This record gives sequence, C-alpha cells and structure tokens, in this order.
Amino acid sequence: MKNNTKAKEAFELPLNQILDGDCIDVMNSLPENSVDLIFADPPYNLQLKGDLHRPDNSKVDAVDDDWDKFSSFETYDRFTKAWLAAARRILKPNGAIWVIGSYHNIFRVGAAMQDAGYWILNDVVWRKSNPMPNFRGKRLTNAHETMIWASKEESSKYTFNYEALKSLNEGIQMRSDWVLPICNGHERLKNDEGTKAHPTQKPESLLHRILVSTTNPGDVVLDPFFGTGTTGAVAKKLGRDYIGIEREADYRKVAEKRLKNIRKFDNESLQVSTSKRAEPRVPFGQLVERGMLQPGEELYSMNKRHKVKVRADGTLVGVDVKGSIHQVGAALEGAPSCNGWTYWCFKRDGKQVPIDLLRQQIRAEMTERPN
Amino acid sequence: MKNNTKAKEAFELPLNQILDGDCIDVMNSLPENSVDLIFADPPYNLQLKGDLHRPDNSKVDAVDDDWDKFSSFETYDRFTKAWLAAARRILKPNGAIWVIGSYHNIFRVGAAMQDAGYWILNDVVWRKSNPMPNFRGKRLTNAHETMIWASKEESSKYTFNYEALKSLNEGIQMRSDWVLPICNGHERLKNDEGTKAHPTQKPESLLHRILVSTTNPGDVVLDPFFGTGTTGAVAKKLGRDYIGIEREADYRKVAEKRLKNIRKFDNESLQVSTSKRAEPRVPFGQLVERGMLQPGEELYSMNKRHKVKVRADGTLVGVDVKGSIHQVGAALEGAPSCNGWTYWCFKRDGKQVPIDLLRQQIRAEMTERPN
DNA sequence: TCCAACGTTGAATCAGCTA
DNA sequence: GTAGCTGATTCAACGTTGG
Repeated sequence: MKNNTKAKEAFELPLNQILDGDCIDVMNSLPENSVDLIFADPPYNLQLKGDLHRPDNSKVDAVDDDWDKFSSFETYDRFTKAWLAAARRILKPNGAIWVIGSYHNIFRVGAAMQDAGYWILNDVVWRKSNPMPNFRGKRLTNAHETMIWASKEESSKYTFNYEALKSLNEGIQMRSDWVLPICNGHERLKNDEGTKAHPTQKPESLLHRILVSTTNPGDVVLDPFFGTGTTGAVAKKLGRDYIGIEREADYRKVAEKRLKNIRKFDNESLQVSTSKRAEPRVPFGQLVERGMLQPGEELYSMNKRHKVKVRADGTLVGVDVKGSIHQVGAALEGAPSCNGWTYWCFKRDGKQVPIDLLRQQIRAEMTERPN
Repeated sequence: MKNNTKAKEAFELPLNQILDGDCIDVMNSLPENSVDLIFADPPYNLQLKGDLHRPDNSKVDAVDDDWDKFSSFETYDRFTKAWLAAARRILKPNGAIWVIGSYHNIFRVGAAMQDAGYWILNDVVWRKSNPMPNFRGKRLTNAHETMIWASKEESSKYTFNYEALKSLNEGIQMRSDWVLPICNGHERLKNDEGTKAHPTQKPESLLHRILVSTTNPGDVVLDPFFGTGTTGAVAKKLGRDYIGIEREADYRKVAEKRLKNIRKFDNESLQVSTSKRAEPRVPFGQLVERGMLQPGEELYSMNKRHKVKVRADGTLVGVDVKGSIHQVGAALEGAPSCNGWTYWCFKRDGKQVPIDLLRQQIRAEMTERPN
C-alpha cells in the first residue's frame, strides 16, 4: 500500500522477476527504501562447512577444533551481517523482515539483527505437525523452526493486519506459535529425476500467514534466498509484487516454471477483515452539528453511574467535570483513559442507546458517498 | 552413573543450600568439573518503556526490577559471557546446561553459548497454554519462551533419558515443543503482602520435565539465578542434589521456607498422570492457508439456500454479510448461532462435500504425532 | 453446598494523528 | 521534535461474591 511510488519512479524496481546473482550484490544494486517486506530463509550453516559464503576466499586448514569452530562461526557471522545490512538498506522506513532458521544459526542471526538496528517484534515458532523423528533417540524430536519478525527500526510503523489474523484463528488473537505441516505431497516440487528439487522447500501455508498478516495488496516482497520460489508463488496469489534473488540456476529454473502457472486470487477474496482503527475518524461534535444529539441533551454512562449534558461545541459537562467525551469518561471513572464512544449512551423512546451507533450511521453514509 | 565422588572429596560441595552472592563470584569459588547440570533463568533485559493497561484499564504489573535493567546490549553481552564462562568451568565434562529466555535476550545468549564452546543439543519451546494476551492488538500474543539445552562440549556424553521422556509422553517420542501452563494458582508463591513473591516464577512442571530427561537421581543441579527456588524444589522431590545461588535476600527467604516443606517422592509417585487430550481446535482459516480451500472458492449451505465466497483470511462473504463460518451461517439462517463446520459444503468433482471432512483430515495428521 | 457472575492476573520491548 | 488529544484493545485460570 501507500508510498511506494516515489522509489519506483526514480528506479524501476524489477518486480515479479527472479534475479540471478549473489544476494548481497543484487540487493546493493537496488534503490534504498524501496521494499515493503523481506522474507529470508538463509543457509542454516548446519555443519559449518567452509563452502558457505566466504568473502575473503580463504581456505581454513583446520588444525585445532576450537580454533576452527571459532573461525567458522566468524565466517558465518560476517556473511550474516553483510546480507542483513544490504537488506536493511533497501527496506522502506516502515518496512519489516522475516528470517527463518533453526538452532544451528538462528541465535547468531537474531543477535546480528539486533546489532544491525532491526527491532524484533515477535519470535514465531513454526511447530511442524509432521516432523522427522529423531531416529537414534539421543535428543528430542526437532519439531520446530524459529522465525524472527522485525521492523527496520524501533520507530517503524510496521504493517500488522491484526483482525485478519484473528479471523484466520476463528476470532481468537493469533499466538506466536503456529502449527503447520511441512511441505510434502503434491506441493513438494520435484526435479526431472523425480527427487526433491530443493532440500528445504517451505510450505505455502507458512508464507500465506506471513504475507496476509504483515503486508497489504500491492506491497513489494523481496526474498534474497528465493530457492524454488515459495515466497513468489504466495505473493502472486495474494496480489503482492515479489522480487526473488537466487544464484543457483537449477532453482531459478524450477521457480520460473512454478510461477508461470500461478494465478492471482480475485480481488474480493483478497479483502481481509480490518480493525476500527482503519475506519475514518468522526469527531463527536459532528453528532451535535447534524442534530443527531441536541445541546442540553443528557448522556448516561454505560454503568448508569454518571449523567452529563451535551454542549453546543461537542463537549460534555457534568458535576465538576467538563471536556471531551473521552476526558469526562476518564475523569469520572478515575481511569487513565476512556473510549467515550463506547462509554456513553443517550435515551431514545425510553431506551439507552450507545452513541457509537450514531457514529456508525455517519460512517455508513460516508461509504455510500465517498468524498 | 557419574563420577561425582572425586570432586566432592577434594572440596565438599555446598549441596542443598542457597548461597548468597553474585552468581559469577560464587561459581568461581566452586571447584571445576563438579556439577552435572545447570539450569539458568537469567534476566531477560526486557527494555520496557511506558506503562501498559488492559482494555479494562487495569495496569499490567510489569517486570520493572533493577536486576533486569542493563544500559546496552553490550553491557548485557558482557554479563552473559561472564556467567556462561563461570558456569562452564564448574560443569563436569559430560555435564549440560539449560538456559531459558525470550526474544529479548535468547538470541544473544544462544550465540554467546556457541562462542563459549557449548554444544547445542536442542532448542526447546515452552508453549504456554495460558499466556498474557497482546492487549493493544499490535503484535502476536507472545505465547512461548525458548530454552536452549547444550552440553559442555561437542564430545560430551550428556545424559538423556529417552525412555523416561517417551513414557511421560504417552509412548511417543518427546518433541522440542512443550505445552505447559504458566505458574499460577496455589503454586505461585506470595509474599507477606499477598502479592507475588517473584515476578517470573517458573512452573515446577517445566523443571520436572527438564530434570527427569537430563539428570539422574543423585546428580548435582546448580541454579545460578535461583529466585524462589523452583529448581531446588523439583530437584529435592526427584532425589537430585541442588545448589542455589541468589543475591536478593527476599527471594532467598521465600525459597528457604519453600524448600523446608518439600519431601522427596517415593519412586512410585514419580509416575505422572496422563490425561486424555480433548480434540484439538482447528481454525477454519487453516484450511485456506493450507490450500484445502482457495480464496474465492464458493461454499454452499447444507440446505442449498445460500452461497458464499471464501476470503484469504478465512472469513466468508455473501450478500450483505461477512464474518466467520459460524457468524455467516447464523446470520443467513436468522439463528442465534450456527455450527459452520456442519453447515457449509464445498464442491469437489460435482459433489457437495461438508467442510468438516477437511477438519477431520487435519485432526488425523495431528493425532499421528501429538506432542 | 452449589452455581453463576464477576473480578483479578500473568517476563510486555503494545498508538497515531495534529498542531 | 513534542505536547496534547483521540480512542482502540484481551485470553485462560483462578479466586471471590452473592444468591
């Protein structure tokens, strides 16, 4: 949504494409402040092999275990810092990032994110409903992966579709632990030999929840470790623009083919539940101006303990208090704040009616005739 | 088991006591290679700012204690490295450690553990069955904490009671995500004023599972951030020796009293009761996320009188009505309530199929491997 | 004594706009 | 930048009160 036009004008973003190359180089070639969301599934560094990403190209001759271990972590950390910095540069000021990992790498990644200035919003556990068991019985079944959701900086006004997520969860606030199956069956992409095309293909359900919750239609979503393109596939279905970066030709090929066959859902289905916050603000004074409430008319608190009078300027006056509907409600309740819209009622035909009903009438009129 | 006699001979360990002082100093005063397991619940460095109120205007009693305040990440990292090093020195070669934390600190702690030479065995998610909600609707409910289980070094022959844990879990391999309630009710210790004695008391069930799985009777368990002594209490019940370190006199006092009243279980009572699990709740949104139903797909009422469309967030939209499967069903029927699962059908191969069939599929997957 | 209604609480990085 | 005002927002357990 919103202010993505400026950057696009200055430098046409390569939308809905898969870019070939090292993700750090490619991200550095993109304009700063141009991307709404980044989803990153970086190498997990499972065995700390030297073949990962090695900026200095030096080959480590392991002589001593401790030293080798240290240098390997260091190499991984350098790589992590580099791609996180490149990613942060291209994020819009209100942009956000998701990174997924396992215990092998996620602690280093999370610390690097905090050090880079990202502001962690939640860590989210993907609890796999069908994980691989621990065959040797030497440890617990490794049944989850960890995702870190962070904004570009502490002050970022990040996107969070609270109501949509609540709807996805049958009316109960979504928690930080998500139960979803791993990617297998028909969804799991195979290569020409019939074996899996990518070792760690993520399920579309995971990306669905991420994109529905933290992006809006039309947003630009970038994935620096695109793989077989799950991020792009879900983004396309959901009417978001994607940018994929992948240096392995085999993966790009599989992803291209996959994306070609994806169709966007129709617009109506992409509408999600919104919160009251998103609705237009209606000043209380408007109810008086429009004659929906008369100056001098009495309002009653929900709990029937308090009575006040409406004044011509849309303020309320009671015993020893006057001010806005919110201020007077808070003062009478001795509360730090009060939502006057849901606190006050008026009388019609002998019945108590919440004033919020009048606001809803005005809002309904506004949507009938916008502007 | 275990060769703990040697160290004890040279320096009598202060077993089953609470030691007063800074945990780093105290640990440094203990002999090296002398402890079987360490459980650590260090300060989380929450960095809370203003007050937080619930929607009913009551104020959240936040963790604002001085012991949780650090001036910067750097300060926190120095503290973390120091206590982790002191802890590692006193661990036996085959010893192990558990550290618990939240996203505020756990990534820094995990990275520091790897840097210090600990070998991570699992990260374990404590999924709280009754977490505090996110009152402002700005993020996901922070419904879990993360624990890191690590051995002193890669080559350590750590203790893992696979079979005991499996029987704790009704015969199924224990996973890395544990569902346990937070500590409240009678278990929550109060001070003389009737308020909570410690802001972050951990549930005994958590320590029970940790000690059963990774220690043996007679092992020495050390807790450098003892607080009100949950680790000691469970250790005593389970016939392990404990060493607590706590610098706050108030906490020590509460813990002393608590521990005095604890009795060791006889072996028979170590059996845990297994309760039948209720059928897991499956949100309708999950059918959409998983692609079992597409956004835009049409659903039909059982009586064929109504038709609606599925949206990306798991809500339905029809003529003049939108909401959850239950809400829309009730609205269209003019009924006070409606079970959407049995009310709606979708079409497959020209036949009407109840959506409840899809829920049953998901439940079947879940019960293949319950936690 | 029991049940329903109501109140309390928990490791929390919890607002956005206008002047 | 910041001061001020509007006004949006909660789930599961446990405990207490009142009939």
